[in-house]
Amino acid sequence: MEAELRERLQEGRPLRVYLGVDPRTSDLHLGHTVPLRKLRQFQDLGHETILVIGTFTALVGDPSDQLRGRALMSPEEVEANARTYAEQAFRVLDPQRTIIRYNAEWLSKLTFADLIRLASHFTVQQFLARESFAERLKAGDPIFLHETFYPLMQGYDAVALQADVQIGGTDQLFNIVVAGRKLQEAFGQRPQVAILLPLLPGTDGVRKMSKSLGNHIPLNTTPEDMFGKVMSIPDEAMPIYFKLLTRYPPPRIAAIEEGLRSGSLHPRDVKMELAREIVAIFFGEEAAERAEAHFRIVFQERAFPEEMPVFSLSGPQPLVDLLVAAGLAHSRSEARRLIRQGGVRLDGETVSDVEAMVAIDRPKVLQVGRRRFVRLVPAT
RNA sequence: GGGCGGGUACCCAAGUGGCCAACGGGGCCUGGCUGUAAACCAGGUGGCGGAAGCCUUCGGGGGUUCGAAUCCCUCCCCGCCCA
Repeated sequence: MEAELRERLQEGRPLRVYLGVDPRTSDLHLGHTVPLRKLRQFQDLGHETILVIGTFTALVGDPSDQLRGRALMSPEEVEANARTYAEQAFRVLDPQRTIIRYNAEWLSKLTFADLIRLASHFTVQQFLARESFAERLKAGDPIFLHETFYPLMQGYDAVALQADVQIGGTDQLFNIVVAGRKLQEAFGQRPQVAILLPLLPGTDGVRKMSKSLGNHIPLNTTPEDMFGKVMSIPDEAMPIYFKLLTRYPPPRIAAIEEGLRSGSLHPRDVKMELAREIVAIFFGEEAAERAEAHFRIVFQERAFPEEMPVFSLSGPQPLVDLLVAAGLAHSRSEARRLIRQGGVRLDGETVSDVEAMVAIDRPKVLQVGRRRFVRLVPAT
């Protein structure tokens, strides 16, 4: 594959490189930025770069990493997501040099006969051999027929675009290599080169970052939150985060790894450097500095952050009600639980009385757990 | 279309007339330890209530019973086997 890429690069023309994205999410996270930044590199080198928004494929949902089928999505939902997706992707890509295409453009025009022709290039066994399907088969979970269309559709994207290169995660091996290359050949095209990038693990350090697993670090958040979330990854995940997310050259990353191994670098300091670098990439140096300062204050010194939501309190109120009103507890029952467990503090003092009343004559800080704060101010 | 098995809280999963707001595990939350973490330890995890207690929940609807997640009828959904 590497040789094929070199060969094409030597042809001295801009290559047509594309990345397909799934608009079933509109909330991008750090995991999405890995292939996006690879695409950006091609942009910067002057190649023709296309971001394909899978408005049509999203109707089905990629079964690659699914242990269960996904519900079909409505066209309205898909369209709304597609818009915000592109918007967020431009935090990484250069809008001037990005061609956006929606695969409904060509996929929605295929006829049943076309579909039959596409499907004739694949065997059922090829699909069943895939891990995601094999496991479901073994577990007796449903595998819907339409899920097998997904690779066909994605493969046809490559045909429609006459792509030279397709970028994707390693979980896209089947879709890009098996389906895409094969179909291109069937249509008399030179098969595309696949660039498969390792998947970024989530904050648990193990499973692939994904919103539905709840281990993601969203792009649309505050610098402070991003910093804190990066700090919460396990130590073992640091090397891959450096490799996939930072601007550091490989030798510098190798030096850090060595430092961690030999103990000459403290894992905490390394992680803070990592967090700062990542936040700087998406928010700039200044914001990264602020985020780091915030982290030091709140988590290392256990002091109050400078900024926090403000809640204006009129007259004495039961603490339980206040916690709910201020959004620190979902229900009064939960508020009571938190108080009993010693998780509620007013100006740093733990409040253990479930029936406590709160009245203030000056601003005070109401805190739940380690990291959730609200500034109470007297209503005027 | 037929036979069998199944649908329980965020997920997995026990329960098969009262002792069930429902065992256990995961996740999540709080506290401890710590480098914010991971690992580990303790507690919590439907709602209302200060509490006693009350209310809603076990695929949907209807019924039997003093009483149902548990029994009956019916509908919907899933898996396996057969056609």
